[in-house]
Amino acid sequence: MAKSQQPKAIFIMTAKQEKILKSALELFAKEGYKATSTSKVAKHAGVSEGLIFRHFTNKEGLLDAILKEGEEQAKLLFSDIVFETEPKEVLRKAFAMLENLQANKAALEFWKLQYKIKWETEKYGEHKTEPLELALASAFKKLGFANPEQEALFMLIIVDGIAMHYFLKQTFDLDAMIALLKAKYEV
Amino acid sequence: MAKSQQPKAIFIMTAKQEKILKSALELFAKEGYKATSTSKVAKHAGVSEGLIFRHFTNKEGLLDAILKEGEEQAKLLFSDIVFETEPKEVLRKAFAMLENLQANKAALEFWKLQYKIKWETEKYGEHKTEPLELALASAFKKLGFANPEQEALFMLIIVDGIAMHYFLKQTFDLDAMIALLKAKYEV
DNA sequence: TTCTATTATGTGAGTACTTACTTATTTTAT
DNA sequence: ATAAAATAAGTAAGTACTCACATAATAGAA
Repeated sequence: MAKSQQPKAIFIMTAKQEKILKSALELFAKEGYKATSTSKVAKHAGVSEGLIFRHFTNKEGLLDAILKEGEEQAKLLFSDIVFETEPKEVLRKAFAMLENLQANKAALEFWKLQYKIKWETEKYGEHKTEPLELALASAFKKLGFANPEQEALFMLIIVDGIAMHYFLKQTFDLDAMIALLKAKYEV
Repeated sequence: MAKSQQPKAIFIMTAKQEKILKSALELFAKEGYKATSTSKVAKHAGVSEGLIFRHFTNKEGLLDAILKEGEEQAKLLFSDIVFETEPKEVLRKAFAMLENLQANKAALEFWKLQYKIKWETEKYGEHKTEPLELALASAFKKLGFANPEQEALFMLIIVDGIAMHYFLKQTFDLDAMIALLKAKYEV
């Protein structure tokens, strides 16, 4: 097996390498991983197909690079919530995060891909949401909930349900649903 | 285009035809629609590949047949809830439905396929859950909720979130989560 | 019943095309 | 001058689907 060059590739990237990643993210999120061929990615990125394999070893390596890059984004996105100590503020910030996501096209594409990949590969990326879950559990504990860990999990379940409806249902009113959540949790 | 024979095929089915449907459901739910080739389905079902196309015209026709058969199942599953008039009993029956689903392997496979297909094809099958949503809205109205339609949608969102965690997370405790829901809705 | 004509069920070997991936070669940057 | 970036043209295996043919079931006439 050839040695992978991802570790440094994350930091030093050529223009074409970035184009490949961007095209792959867009196409994987739109059509799905399996349904998107490497030749389609190459055409969309305006590069030769061989270059994909030079930079990312194989199709899976391309996906891993996208997922890894997105993980950093997720950490950044959650960091504001995770380090908040005031419990009500944790919830407020979590809901605000959902609201703000709508405007960020790149982030939306990434999260949509996350869900698609989860269903396509059957591996739930628990590690990604774990710090968020802990922060929520801590907040619910401070607020006096009977079973804070379960309440935190329940909140993540709600978020996943909302994401599903948001991404797959054209008519879904995200702001209205967040308003309902705010009322329910009194924040 | 050749005339389709699905309409009557739903009622009169040969043994091999049923085997194809069963294998396809199993493989589509496990590996995904795109990732499952017709040759794999044929091998798994122990029939020639050509027979699939004789009976179901094409791969999409095979999927449609599965989805259509499952729709009948869904109607049957919901009927008990839809015709219930006592609001608390509607919620109780909805939660009971979730609990009972665990034991029904065939139904579980079908619902897992539903979610996979939703993410793969980006079409949310709203029509399937619509009667359930109406029944829930009616129940929430009787219970005096401020916005019963939105509460009903919220409940479906929770169910979808739960389904996602149940199907994709190996460690998910469904019964505990249903218990939490029962407590929250006081049923 | 038995023979026969007809239809429905089923197969196996093919089709053209796409797939992920490789390799030899050229272009570009240092 | 050398190494990295990029390409074009491959490859073998897989894809959905077709088609000529074989087998089984069924119905009507004798």
